[in-house]
Amino acid sequence: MEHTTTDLTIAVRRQLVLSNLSTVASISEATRLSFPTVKKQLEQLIQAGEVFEHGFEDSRGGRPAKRYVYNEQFTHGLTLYVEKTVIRYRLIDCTGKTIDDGTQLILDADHLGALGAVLDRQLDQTSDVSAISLGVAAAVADGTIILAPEYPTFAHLDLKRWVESRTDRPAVIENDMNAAVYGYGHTHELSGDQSIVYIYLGKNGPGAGILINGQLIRGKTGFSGEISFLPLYDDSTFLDRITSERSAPTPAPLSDAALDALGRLVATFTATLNPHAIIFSDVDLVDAELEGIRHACQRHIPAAHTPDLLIGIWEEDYFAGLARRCVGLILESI
Amino acid sequence: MEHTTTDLTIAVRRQLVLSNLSTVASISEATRLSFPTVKKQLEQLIQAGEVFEHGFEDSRGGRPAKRYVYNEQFTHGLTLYVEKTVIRYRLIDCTGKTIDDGTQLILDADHLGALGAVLDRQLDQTSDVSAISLGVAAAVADGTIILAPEYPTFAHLDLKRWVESRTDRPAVIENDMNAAVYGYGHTHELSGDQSIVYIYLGKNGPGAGILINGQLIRGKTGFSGEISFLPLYDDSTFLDRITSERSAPTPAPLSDAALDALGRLVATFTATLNPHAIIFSDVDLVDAELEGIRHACQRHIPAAHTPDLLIGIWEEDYFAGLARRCVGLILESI
DNA sequence: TCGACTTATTAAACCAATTTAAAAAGTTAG
DNA sequence: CTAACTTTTTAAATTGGTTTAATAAGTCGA
Repeated sequence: MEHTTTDLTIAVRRQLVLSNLSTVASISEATRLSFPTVKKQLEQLIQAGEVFEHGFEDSRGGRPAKRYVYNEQFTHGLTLYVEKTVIRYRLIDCTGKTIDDGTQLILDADHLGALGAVLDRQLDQTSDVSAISLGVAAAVADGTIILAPEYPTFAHLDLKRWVESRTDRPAVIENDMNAAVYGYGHTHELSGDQSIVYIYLGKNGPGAGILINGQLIRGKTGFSGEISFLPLYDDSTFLDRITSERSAPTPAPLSDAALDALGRLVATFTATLNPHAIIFSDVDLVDAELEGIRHACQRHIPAAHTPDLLIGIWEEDYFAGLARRCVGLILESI
Repeated sequence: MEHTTTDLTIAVRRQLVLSNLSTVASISEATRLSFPTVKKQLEQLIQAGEVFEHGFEDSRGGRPAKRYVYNEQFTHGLTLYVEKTVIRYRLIDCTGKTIDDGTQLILDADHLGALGAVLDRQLDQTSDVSAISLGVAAAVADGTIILAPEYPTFAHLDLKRWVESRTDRPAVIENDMNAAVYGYGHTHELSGDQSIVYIYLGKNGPGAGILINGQLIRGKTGFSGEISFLPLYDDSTFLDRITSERSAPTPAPLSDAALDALGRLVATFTATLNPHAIIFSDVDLVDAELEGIRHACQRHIPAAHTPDLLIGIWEEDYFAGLARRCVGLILESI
C-alpha cells in the first residue's frame, strides 16, 4: 500500500499535532471524517513511523478507545529570532516542544553573516530539521524585508529565499509583533472569533500585533501596528510620550505621563477594534501597573467596553509564534 | 428524482446568485466540483424552476457553453432600515435587485409600532417574501438591541425574534455601519484579504464599520467603530472637534479644525489596521475634500502607507449590505 | 467547403469515503 | 459470576462524486 500524502492524511496529522487529540472518535468528530477513514489514515501513519499506538483511554462505560500519539521525534524544526546584537534560537520537535536552545552574538552589525553561521552550525548538528522559522523586528512582506532600521544587511533582501537556498529547507519569515501575538493567541486557546492586540514598547520604538479570528492583520503596506505614529495629543505622538519615559532604566515605575499615553492607546484600540484583550509584555510592565492603565483608559471609554488587560511573557510568546509557524511548515512539507 | 437540498446544491446556487457565474465550467472551477456534478445539480434546479437555461455564451474557439441564469422571481426578500423619524424599505428579488421601495413615517417615536405596520403591509402585498433584513443605528448583538439612544421602544429588545414571530420569516438585524461597510465591500468586489473602513459622521455622532477579509469586526461588546470616543487631542475627542463643525448645515466646506480631526482619524486607522481604503459617505463629504484629509493625515503618517480615500453613496451602500444579508438568508432557507 | 483544431457536453467506469451492521471488549447490576 | 448494557472496532455494502473517454458543436485557415 503506497503512502500517498492526501488531504485526509494532512487533516488527521494536524489534529494529532496541533490539537493533540488522540482517539479515532475525537479526530473523526473534529475533521468531520468518518471513523473508518480516520482509522485507515492512522494505519498508514503508523506504517510510516509517524504515529504510535499508546495504550488506551480510560473507559467511559464501554470498550476503551485506543490512544494514538504523534512521534515527536519524527522530524524537527529550527526557530530563531534576530535582535540588534544577538540571535536566539530554539530547536523544536515536530509538535513544537523545545529540545535545545542557544544564542549567537552578532559582530559589527553583520546580521546576515551571523544568521548564516547559526544556520550552518545548527543544521550540521541536527540533520533532520525539515523547516525553519525566523523572526525579525522589521516589516516583512512575503518573505522580503521591506523596512529594517535595525539590520542594514537585511535591507530589501528576499530573506525567505536567502534562507531557503542556504539551508535547502522551507522557511518562513515573520515580523516580531506578529509572531508574538500569534503565539499568545494560540497558546491561550482563544475561542473562535476573539480578537487580541499585543503591545511591545521595546527599545527601538513600540509596536503592536493584531490577531482577529486567529488571523494576523498585516495591512495594506505591512504598516499595521505601527502605533508610535498615533496622534494622541495636540502636538505629540504616542512615541513622544513613551520615549521620554523609557529613557530611564526599565523597570521603573510608570510616570503619570506614560500612564496617560498607555490609557489613550488602549482607548484607541477599544474605540476602533474593541478587542477582547490587550496584552502587554513582561519586559515593559508588571502586573500591578495594569490597573493604572485601565483607570487611565476609563477617562475616555465606558468601563464595560474596556478589554481585558494582561501580561504576556515576551520571549515565550515570540518563540511560541515562531514554533507554531514552523510546525505548520513541517506539516505541510511531510 | 427527489430534490434533496444538499451542500452541493447550495454551493452551486450561491455561485449563480452571489457571483453571477453562468456556465457549468466556471461554476465547476469556482466550487472545485467536477463538471458532471455541477451539471447534475443544475438539472435538479431547473426541474424545481429555480434556474433557467438562457442561450449560449459567445464561443471562444470551440463549442459555446450553455448559459444558466437564476430565476430572479423564484422568491423575494424585504430589506428595511429604521431612522429617527422614518423607515425606508426596499423589496428585492432573490438576487438582490430592487423591485419596489418606499418609506413610512414614524409618529411619536413609536419605532416599533411603525416597523410592525410596514412589515404587515408589505408582507400582505407580496406573499412570497422568504427573508427579512433590518438595519438600525444601534448596537446589536445576536439580534438583540444592546444600546439604542435613537429608539426608546427598541431598548433591550430581541428584535430578531420579534420580527420573526410577527412575520413568520427568518430575519437578520444589522447595525447601520456594519451594513454599509459590508455592502460597499461586496459591491466593489474587494479581492481576497483587503480591509476597509467605512466612516459615517451622521447627525447623532459618528461611527465606523470595519471589514477585514470580507468579515465584519464586531468586537467584544459590539463597541467597535465607536470613533467618537477617540482621544485625539489633549482635552477633546474626535466627536468634540467634529460636532462644533457640523452644527452648520451640511454640506458646508470643512473647517481647518474638522480637517485636522479627520486627518488624525485616518492616521489612527492607518497606524493600527493599515487598511486598504477608508470610505467616507456622500452625506458628509464631497470628493474634493478628500485631498485635504489626505494632506492632514500625512502630517502624521508617511504618504506611502496612507489608505485610498473614497466616497461611498451612503443609502446605496447601506441597502446593498442589507440586501446581501437578506439574499444570504434566502439562500440558506430554500 | 473541407479539414484541423478548440471547447463543451454526455456517458460509462471507477474509486474513495460513508453508512450500515455485526463483532469485540469493556462495565455494572443483581 | 453472569446477564444486560456501553462503547469501540472491524468488515461489508452502498453511495456519490471524480476520472476517463467518446461525442457534439463551434472557429479558423487554406
